[in-house]
This record gives sequence, C-alpha cells and structure tokens, in this order.
Amino acid sequence: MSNRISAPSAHDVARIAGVSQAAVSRAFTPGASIAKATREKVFRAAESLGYRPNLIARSLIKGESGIVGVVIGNPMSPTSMSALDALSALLSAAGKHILVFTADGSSAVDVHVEDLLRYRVDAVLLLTTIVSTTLAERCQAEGVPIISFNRPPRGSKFFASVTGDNRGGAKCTAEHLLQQGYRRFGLIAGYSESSTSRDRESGFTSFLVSQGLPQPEREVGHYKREGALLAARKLLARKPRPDALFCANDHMALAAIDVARYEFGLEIGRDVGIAGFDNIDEASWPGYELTTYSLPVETMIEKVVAMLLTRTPRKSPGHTTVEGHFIPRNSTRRTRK
Amino acid sequence: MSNRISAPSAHDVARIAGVSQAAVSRAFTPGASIAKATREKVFRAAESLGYRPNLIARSLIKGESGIVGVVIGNPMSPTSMSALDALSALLSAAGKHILVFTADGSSAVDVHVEDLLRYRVDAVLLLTTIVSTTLAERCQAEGVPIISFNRPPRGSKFFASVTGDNRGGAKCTAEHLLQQGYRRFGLIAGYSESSTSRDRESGFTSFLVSQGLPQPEREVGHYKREGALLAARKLLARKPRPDALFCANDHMALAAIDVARYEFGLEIGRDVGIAGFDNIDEASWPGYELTTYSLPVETMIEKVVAMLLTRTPRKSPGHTTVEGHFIPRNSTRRTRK
DNA sequence: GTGAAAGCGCTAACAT
DNA sequence: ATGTTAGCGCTTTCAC
Repeated sequence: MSNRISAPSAHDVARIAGVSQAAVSRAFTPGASIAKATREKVFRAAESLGYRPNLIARSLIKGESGIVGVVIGNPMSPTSMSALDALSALLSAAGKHILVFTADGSSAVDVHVEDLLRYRVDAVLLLTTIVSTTLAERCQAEGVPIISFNRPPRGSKFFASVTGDNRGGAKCTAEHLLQQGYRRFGLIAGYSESSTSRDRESGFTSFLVSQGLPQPEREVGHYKREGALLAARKLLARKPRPDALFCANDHMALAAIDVARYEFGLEIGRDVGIAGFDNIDEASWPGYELTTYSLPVETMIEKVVAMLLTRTPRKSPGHTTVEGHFIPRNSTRRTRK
Repeated sequence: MSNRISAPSAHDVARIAGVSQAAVSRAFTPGASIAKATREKVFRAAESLGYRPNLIARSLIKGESGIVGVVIGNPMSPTSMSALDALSALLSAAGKHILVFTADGSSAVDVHVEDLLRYRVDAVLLLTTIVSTTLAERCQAEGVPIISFNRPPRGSKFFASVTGDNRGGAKCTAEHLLQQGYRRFGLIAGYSESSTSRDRESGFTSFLVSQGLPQPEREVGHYKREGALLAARKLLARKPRPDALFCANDHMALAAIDVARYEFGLEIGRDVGIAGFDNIDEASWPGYELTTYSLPVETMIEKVVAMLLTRTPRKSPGHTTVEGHFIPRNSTRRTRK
C-alpha cells in the first residue's frame, strides 16, 4: 500500500507503458522523433495514471518557466484590471502564465521583481508601477525583458514600454473645452510624481497656454475619490469659479461631478464642464455622461504580448505610444442634446 | 569574454567564496547549521554576483512551489478584484506567490486548473468559478487543496469553501423592505445557475413567502449592466408596478436605479425602493445611496489564506460562511433623510 | 526510433 | 560546522 500523495512521474508511466522514461518525454514533446505506436502506448499509460509532465522540472532544464511576472499597483484601477484580463487571455493562448504581485507601497516593487527573477520568469510586466534602474539593469543582464505599461521610460533604456497617448488625449480635451466656450479652467491632477498624470496635465495646460490662456488652477487628487472630492471642493469654491474641470482620470471626474451637482447645486455641462480620462464604464451612465478620452487597452496589451513573445531585442527596447479616441458627452456641453 | 545570459548559480558563488556548494545553500536556508563567518563569506560572494537561489530548483526538490493558483472569472468583478488585492498582500507576506488565470468561458476552468497542477501549485483558489468534480478529485488525490471563494460546494466534498452569507443578507434586505412599507416586490437575479445568485434569491423570496406575501416578479440580469437594464425595464413596466426591486448585486441595482430614474421618471426610495448586494464603492455615491449588504471580503480572504497556509485537513475540507452587515441607505426609504 | 546516461540548480541525508 | 553524495522530474545528447 503506497502512500504517495505526489503526482505520477514520467518513470511511472514508462514502466506501465513498457518503454523508457525518455520515450515518455518524447511522447509529450511536440516535434520529437517517436513512433506513432509508442506515443499511443505512452498516452494510454499516462491517461490511466493522470500523468502530465511536471512544468517545474521542464523549467529547470530549459532555464525559462513559461511564466510572465506582472506587478500591479494597489489598489487595482479599472484600467489595470482590464489590462490583466486581456493579458491573461492572450498569454494563455500562447501557453504562458501570469505570476501576479500587487505592490502595496511604491518601494515594494523592487522586492517583487527580485522574487519574480528567482522564479526565472520569462519577462516582467509593470502595470502602473516602476522599478529602480539598478534592478532594471539586472533584469537586462539576466536576459529578462521588462515592459512597462502606461509608464514611459524615465531616461532608462533598460526596459521597453507601451503607453497611451496621454498628452494627445489631454490636448484633444482642452481643444474641445475651449471650442465649447469654457474659459476658466481647473485641473485635478493624479499624483505629481506620476508620469501619466504629468503627461495628461502638461498636454492640457500647454495647449491652453499656447492659445494665450492662463495656467489652469490646479489641485492634486491622488487618483482617488476622496482626494478628488476635496480637490473639486477647493476648485469650485474659488472666485471666480472655474467653468471647466479636467481630471486626470474618470474616477476623479465622477467625484467632481458629484461635488458640483450635489454640493454646489451646479448643472453639469451648463454651469460647469467636467472631463475625465480613461473611459471607464461609469462614464457612459446616464447620471454622468462624462466626456473622456478612451485608451485602447486591448490593443496596448496586444503590443505588450507581441513584445513579450518575440523576446524583443534586448539592446534597445522599443517604446510605443498608442493613440486613443476622444469621446465628447454631455458633461461638457453647454446645452444638453 | 563570457556570454552567459543566465543567472549565477550556487556553484559560482561557492567557487568565489571558497566553500562548497552545499554551504551556499545553507547560507540561504533560514535555520540551517552554518557558522556566522561562512555565511558572511557566502553572502559577500553572492552579493558580488547578484546571486539569489533559484526557486524553480527548490520547488522541484520540495515538491511544492510556493505558488498558489487562482482562477478568476472573466470579467473580473469588483469583488474578485478586492479579493485578489487582499490575497496578494497576505500571501506575499507569507512568502507565497500567485499564479493567475482568468477563465473566459466557463468550461475553460478545468483546463486552467490542469495547468496549475502541472506547476505543482501548493493550492488552488477559485474566485467566482467552479471546477468539475473529476478534477477536484484529482487535486485531492495529488494533495493539492482547492478552495472555493463565494461558491459553496455543490455536494462535493473535494474542496473547501469560504462563502459570504448570501441567504442571510438577502433575508435582512427583505425584512427591511417590508418594514419600510414596500409590498410589491421584483427581483433581478444573476444567473439562474449561480449558487450565489440562487442563495440571494431564495433568502429573499422565502422570507417574503413566510410572511404571507406572493413570490416576487423575477427577471434575470446575468450580473451585467446590460442585462439588468433590460430586466429593470420589464419589471417596472408591469401593472401593477413593483414598488421595490431587489437585485442580486450592486452593479445591477445601479442599472435599475438609472432605468427607474431616467426612463420611468421615478423617484428612488419614494416611488420605488431598490436594493443591491456587495456594497461596491458606487453604492455610497450621492447619486445612488444604494441600500445593500456588505460582505467582509478581507476577512473572508483571511480565512482562505489561513486554510491555504495550514494545508487544511484533506479528509473533510471545511466550509465556512461569513456574515456581513446590512447597510440601509436612501434608495429604500420612502422619505429621504 | 529508442534506451542509457548526463545533467538543469538546488536540498537533504550522510559522513566527517 | 562543513564537504560529499544522491537525487527531485524532466530534456537532451549520444549510442545503437
């Protein structure tokens, strides 16, 4: 009476099938040279035992694990969520898997990437997080590509990136607001340190300035609802009151709408225009009808996956910017339609 | 000029440090018997090479990977998202990692779990998905515990589960609605097949029936906004119109509110009471003020992790139900307060 | 086409 | 406390 609680090994299968252990390996290796009959025998034996090759052992030999490491900022934004969804679908189609870490603090990212490296992941994807240059260098040295999603390189050439056109989207929004007749602008930034926020901010501001308008009033909302509520209150309390608010993401824009409507009694669009960024689901709900800019997350992830699978040239990783499209809605229309 | 692109091995470190390879292993093994001086030497050598033990090799020997497999339903709900966040934090504190799969279709789950097994994961967590009994048996046979989150066992004793008190929450809601004076009830279910939805539904319905009221009118919303919009339209168009709607989750309840308010011109609370389940962020927004039942996701995940880490008794896996708390808001009050 | 044998990088006896 | 020796389960020469 054997007490093994472990899975059957290639040896077990070999014994039952009456072949060598190597033959079992070959039976499960796609283009290996093995007779059809042998393979059948092996498969039958494997079936009866419920055997499947141990991927850990394979990884050890091949030096690669079939695993892609993903580090996600915490809390997960809707954007990183859909990115993860898309990524999982594409990668599992390619037979790869995802090891996920959520980076609570900002400094934790490096630690996570170190761990990832120890699993010999085939690549590292950073969603809404960045990693130290030192570590990026080490990944590079070990041949593990790093791809950064929505965080363009800060002068480092050790990782590739796929980024949405944050500047362009913000500029579209500024143009639109101007054309709708809004003139006194307020801005709710994400984090001052976040490049995404900075790009959205500068795309917006620099267009306005180029048109001869003053810098918009600015508050920081930290990408969170609470922060945005405070920021919106401050901005809308100023005299003269801004007649349009641009928020670095939709989440904050929805908060701003709630403040404008329920605390200041303003009618959205007519009294104050409010625009966001990302086109999350709620933006299209009838209570909000939020003007926003939509980044094609799926397309972006497709690019990421293409980079991952081709093990993109290590010498000079590429940086891609993907355009989205502007979606005007009633939250920035003087008169509803 | 060496061309290795691979990470340094324990052997490399041993040579530099002038010790045996086993000593290197011991230096990195927490309570191993090794002299302080030797460990120092090893660490210095390791540092200079950027060496960290290869977890793949370790997993191969130990027969366990330090990886927990998670299968998430697609699209990810806010609940599974926060569950994932919490899980990641707790597990990484315990030195474990998460291999994530998103199950697009429903039948894909088995395939994913098979893959997980091949990585010799230490446990499998099912978020909003279920697995075939056959596979559950195999996991059991291989000593890999399966824990199901928010999906109680359908008669199978091959996996453990941690579930929110769906029946209890729904019953609370029914009591509250009745006490608020609502009398003609409508119900928007999730999926008919989903046990979560069935429990919420039956908890609600059976309380009403026990009070001598008729079965509520019922539509299915598939847990999605689109489905809920249709369902709400149908229910609110009936004569006599229901004066209260209970939805199997908040997401659908928000959709129902939008329909009632913007399509039927009803005042929420006064003309029609609407309640949901889950207490997602949006439920507390001023545009909704949705009455709902909050499940303590973090606590639930803590239980899950406890089960995972103690490698819960395999013979008869436990099933835990966790209570939440009822949150009455204005969406079910005849007169606002 | 197939088996024997040598590792992948590490841990765990077993000696010393 | 440390080195030596076997493997973990697989892939991959290398003979045949």
